[in-house]
Amino acid sequence: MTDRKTQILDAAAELLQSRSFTSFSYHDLSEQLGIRKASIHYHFATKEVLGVALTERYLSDYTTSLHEIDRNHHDPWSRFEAYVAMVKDVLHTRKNICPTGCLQAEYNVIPAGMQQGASAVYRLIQGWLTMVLADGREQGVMEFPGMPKDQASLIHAAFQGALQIARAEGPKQFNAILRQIRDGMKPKA
Amino acid sequence: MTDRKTQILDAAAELLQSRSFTSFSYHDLSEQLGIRKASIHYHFATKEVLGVALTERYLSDYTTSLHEIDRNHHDPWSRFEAYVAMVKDVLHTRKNICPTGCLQAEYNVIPAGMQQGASAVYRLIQGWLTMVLADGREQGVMEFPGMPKDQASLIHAAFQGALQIARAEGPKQFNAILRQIRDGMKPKA
DNA sequence: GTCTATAGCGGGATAGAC
DNA sequence: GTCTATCCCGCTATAGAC
Repeated sequence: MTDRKTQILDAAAELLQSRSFTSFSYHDLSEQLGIRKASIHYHFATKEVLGVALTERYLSDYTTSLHEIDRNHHDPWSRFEAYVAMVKDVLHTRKNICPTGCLQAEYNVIPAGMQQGASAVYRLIQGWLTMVLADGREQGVMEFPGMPKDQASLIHAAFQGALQIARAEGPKQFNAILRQIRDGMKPKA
Repeated sequence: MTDRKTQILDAAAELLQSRSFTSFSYHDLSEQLGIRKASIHYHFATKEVLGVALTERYLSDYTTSLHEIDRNHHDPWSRFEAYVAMVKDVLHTRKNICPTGCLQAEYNVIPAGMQQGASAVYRLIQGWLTMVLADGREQGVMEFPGMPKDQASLIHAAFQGALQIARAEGPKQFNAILRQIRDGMKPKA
């Protein structure tokens, strides 16, 4: 029996990633949870408070997940693939897009606290990818031009765009983009 | 003196790409144009009608622009760079994100007609990029793994994500991602 | 902690004068 | 073609009972 705040955040995350922050309401949450709107305001006084809590939880969840990957996988490629599995999960089991994509697409209309949260999540993932890629190149198992941090930005941008495209055009588009990224980094000779 | 419908569509496009479809209102348009909400309803009876007209105009504008590029540039790389210039213009002079990104991010909350329009715009650009890349590889001036259409999807996804990232994290992120794409396709030896 | 009830606002949309 | 005036609805948020 998870506590109410967690249930609300779970439902809000689902709605954010499927509809966008602006487009979901306390009414939607109340329907999904089977409690009244006023009860949700008890836990999160304003939608801004809810939104900021949501971005903070994304940050801590991603922090945990990436540490988990680091603990369970030790070579760069299997770390990369573990991350890919996380992204694919967003796509396949939930038909959603990634949180940073939602938040950046609405960047100019979300509260400042959420903007900062979105930025923190992006930098977390981008920083983690940078280290994986740096290791991969150092070990001679990954190839790419330029600096690892720029390649990390490329990969994040491509996955973020790919999830959005996949929702409109179907999952094959996502897999094609993933394949291009992966094959493009395989050592040539 | 452009006609009113065009002025309204111009303002709506600006608002769509800076705020999102859900987040702009007839009130916003009326302020920007200096006429009343009711007058806008005279030209576009409902927001859905306006939204569909907007996607149709994106489609015809992109069609024109891409034909223009084909007429003025004949080698694959200069066509690619002309397209990049268009994308950069969205970023720099308007601080916006690309239409397909906006529409796909809100895909589940926009009217069906807009979904179809968004899809048509995506397929237009992706198809055009596919031909540029196929030519580039055939002529031996571009290198990439897999099929041209999949590389085109990657490039579109990366640019779409990059514009969103740039709005939140600054334009350097966009340039870094662009450099990775470009350098990654330069022939190796 | 959840409820009913309602305030207050902003959104899309319409009627009818000019 | 544009205006004023207004309607209706859904949204965020609050008050107060249980």
